Amino acid sequence: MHTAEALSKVLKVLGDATRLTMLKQMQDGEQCACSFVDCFDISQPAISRHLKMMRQAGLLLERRDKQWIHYRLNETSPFYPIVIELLNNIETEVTDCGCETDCAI
Amino acid sequence: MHTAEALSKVLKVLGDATRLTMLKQMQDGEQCACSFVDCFDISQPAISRHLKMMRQAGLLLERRDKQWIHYRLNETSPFYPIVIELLNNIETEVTDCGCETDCAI
DNA sequence: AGGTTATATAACGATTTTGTTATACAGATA
DNA sequence: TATCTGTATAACAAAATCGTTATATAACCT
Repeated sequence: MHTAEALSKVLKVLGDATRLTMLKQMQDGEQCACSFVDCFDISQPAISRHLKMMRQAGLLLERRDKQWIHYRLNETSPFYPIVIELLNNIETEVTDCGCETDCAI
Repeated sequence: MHTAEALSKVLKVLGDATRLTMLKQMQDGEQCACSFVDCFDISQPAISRHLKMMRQAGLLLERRDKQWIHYRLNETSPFYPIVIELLNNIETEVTDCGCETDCAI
C-alpha cells in the first residue's frame, strides 16, 4: 500500500516510452547500459539520465563488471510488484538491437 | 496488451498526485467536479484541466446534470483494469472534503 | 604513460507541464 | 432580463522534462 504522492512519483518515472521500454527489456534479465545506447535513437548521455532517474526512484540496481555497468530491476523495491504488473501489459516488440560491444551479454 | 508508447502516455497522466487522488475518489463512484474544487488546494481552472487531461486519455466519462458535471471512471477504457489495479495500491486517506454545493451527491 | 571504450555529469535550449488570473459559456432562478 | 453558480477556455509565467554537445571519470589495453 502506498500514498498517492509516492505512487504518482513512480508512475511519472514509468510515464515515458523510452524508460518503459528499457524496463521491459530488463524484465528479460540484466542489461548492459551499452545495449540501451545501441537500442534507442537518442544520445548516450540521454540514456544515462534515464537510467539515473529510474535508479533514484529505487527501481533499478546496478552491477559493475570491468568497464561495463549492468542494470537490473530491483526486486526489493516496494513498487516492484506494480512495475512487473505493468510491464506484463506491454507487447513484446521485436527489437533486435543487440549490443555491439564485448560486454559479455 | 498495449504498446509501450500507449501505456506510457496513460502512465504519464497517472503520474501526478492530484490526478491520481481524483481517480481514487472516483473509484468510490461518480464525483461532481465541484467536489474536486473543494477538495484540492488549487484553482478551479487547474482542476478543470486535470479532468480534461484524463478525459482525453479516455479514462473518464462525464454526465451533465443541470449545471453540474459528474465524472466517473470509464470502465470501457482498455486501460481500465490497469487503472483499477493501480488505484487498489493507494492508501485510502481520510480526506473529508465534501462538496459544499447542491450538486446532489 | 598514452590511447581507447564505457559511462556520468555539466551546461544549455526547446518543449511540456502546471499553476495562475481573467474571461466566456451554460444552466438555474429571482 | 439580470444575476448567480458551476465549468471551460485563453493567455501567461515558472518550473520541470528531455534532448543535445562538450567534458570528466573509470577501467581496460597496448
